[in-house]
Amino acid sequence: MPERNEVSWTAMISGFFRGGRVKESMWYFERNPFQNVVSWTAAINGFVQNGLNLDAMKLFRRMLVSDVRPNDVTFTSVVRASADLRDFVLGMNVLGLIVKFGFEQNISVCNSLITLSLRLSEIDCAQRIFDRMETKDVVSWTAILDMYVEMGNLKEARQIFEDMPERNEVSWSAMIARYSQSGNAEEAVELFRQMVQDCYDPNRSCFASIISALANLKALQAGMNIHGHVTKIGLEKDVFISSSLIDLYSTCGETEDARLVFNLISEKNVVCWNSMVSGYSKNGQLEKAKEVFDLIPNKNKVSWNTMIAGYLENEQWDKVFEVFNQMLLFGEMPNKSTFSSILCACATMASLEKGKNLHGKSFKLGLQNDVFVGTALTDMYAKSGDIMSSKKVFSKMPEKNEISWTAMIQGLAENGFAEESLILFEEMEKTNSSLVPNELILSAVLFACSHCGLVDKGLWYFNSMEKVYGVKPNTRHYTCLVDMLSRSGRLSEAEKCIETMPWKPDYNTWAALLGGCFTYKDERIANRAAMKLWEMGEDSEEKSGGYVLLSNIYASAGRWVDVLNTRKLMKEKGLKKSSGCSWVEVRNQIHHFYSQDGNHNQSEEIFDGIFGKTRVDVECGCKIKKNGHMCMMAVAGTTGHMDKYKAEADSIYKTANNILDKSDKLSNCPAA
DNA sequence: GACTCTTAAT
Repeated sequence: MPERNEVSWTAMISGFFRGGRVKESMWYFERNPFQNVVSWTAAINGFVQNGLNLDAMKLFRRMLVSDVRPNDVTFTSVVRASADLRDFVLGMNVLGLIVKFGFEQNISVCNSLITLSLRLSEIDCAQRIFDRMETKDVVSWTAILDMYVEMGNLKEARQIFEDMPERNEVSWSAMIARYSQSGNAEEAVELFRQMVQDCYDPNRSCFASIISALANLKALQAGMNIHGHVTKIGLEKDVFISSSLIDLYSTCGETEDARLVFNLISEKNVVCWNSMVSGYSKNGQLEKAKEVFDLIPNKNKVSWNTMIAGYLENEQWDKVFEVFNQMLLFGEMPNKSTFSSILCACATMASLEKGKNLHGKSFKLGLQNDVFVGTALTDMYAKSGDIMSSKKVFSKMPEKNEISWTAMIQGLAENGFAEESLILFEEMEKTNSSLVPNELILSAVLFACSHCGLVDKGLWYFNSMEKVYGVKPNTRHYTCLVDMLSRSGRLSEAEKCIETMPWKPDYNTWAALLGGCFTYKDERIANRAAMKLWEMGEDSEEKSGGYVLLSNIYASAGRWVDVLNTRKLMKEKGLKKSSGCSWVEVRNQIHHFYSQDGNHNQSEEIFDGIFGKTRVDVECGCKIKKNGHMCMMAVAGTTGHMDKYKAEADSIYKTANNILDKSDKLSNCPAA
């Protein structure tokens, strides 16, 4: 039996810490007869490694009191603990001690101080420490490189990377990771190629990053090559790499391969569990996702958020709220991601009451200043028809990105404030030179032009898309344009526009034209548009709108034979008229209305309950029975937002009447 | 012993 000395005691301490066995570790620490700097530091660092930063600080205090002189390693650990605690005052106190004990020129200590400053967003401080260092090593350079990336300045970071006196795998890996995280997947791949060419050995972090970048690019084959290589060098069971691989395979639709990777991981952590849940839900396999989710031994926020996002993406809104409630019951605090998802569900359902409630909750949790939450709120209020609140939230947002602007611009346009929406767009252009209008904003702008009849302005925007904004018009933009021309009766122009499209128009584009033909009763163009829709013959249920529209046009012209033929064709193609659906929330319960089968089983009760109070509502009530979408009007009435709708009420009533007329005509049709 | 890594959201 070898003799136990100071070294073996310290080895016991750090060994147990490494295995996460804090109690055993401290048992040995307290009984160590040879307590010295090294054993103290081993224990402090052990706490830090296990995320127990407060305990680390407490132990550090005990160490100072017992007159043991800390060394550079101690300080590096303690600084990291303050960084992880995000505690600036603590960090500054530690800095005082560092100076007092004379370690302010120690490279490792300075490196960790730079990281500390970065975590606390003290950019100047980080820069000062870096500049004052007499000697710098790769770590210092990598840390400062990371600073520029954190500031969102990838260009500057790249410059530093190029200028660094020396590089190691970590610097390469950091640069690649950052490119990958900020959506520059191609650049990440390019850098990886260079790295391999320059004979650096990629480490596990690097593999994790590059696989993640390849997943973003949906580059399955390249990813599989890397997977092969990783397996060859025996890293295939690494959790980091495996999590990325799971993401890669499921993003490319190969959930079974993802599952194989998942099954191989010997020590699964939360992240890889979460990746698997996300993988299944990305591919619409919600049952499997839920199955895996239920098995996660130590769920964290991300697990819950992933499950919520899964249901959201697959439009199972009731489940979204169910899981959210379970999350709260479980005692997990929702964060910004949770709120942005759940508010998105409220927006889609136009569920104003729930949305308001969540607005309050997010405020309580201090999340109201987050871009994601603010944007989601703006969108939710706009989609629920409460445009005033939407504007209020938007104007109070301290930070806005292009998605926030898009939500507001689109929201105004959709709520009938198209002119204001265009003014806002112009304001954005003037005041935010850094925000480059993207294709989403531009399609919102075209939508606005289309809806306030500003055809020429719309045409101008469309024509300057590529020249001024450098955005190539996509099918959606063309559809907006066609819609705009069709709505204003410029049907032949609209038709010409479709014909000159650089690629094959999509179903919606023709449908937009057909819609215009219906309004302006142009049978000739309608016939041509219909023929095209015919030829495209897309046999999916949701694409049946065109046929319905066509049969309506025939119906309005009294061409019953054609109506019958259209319907027969739909039947042959197995198309069902997709039912329009609307819903209304009463006492926290969601009730659906389908325009096809007409009656909700409790319709009468609900109408009496909510619409019985005001005249306007009663008026709506009867129409709702035939057209579910009128519901929202009525809801606006009961929630006190009716006045905002008054201007539009007429046109909506007209539309509703049109629809009712159509269905009446159809039912008049002799053989229907 | 320090710097880098994987999952969720508008």
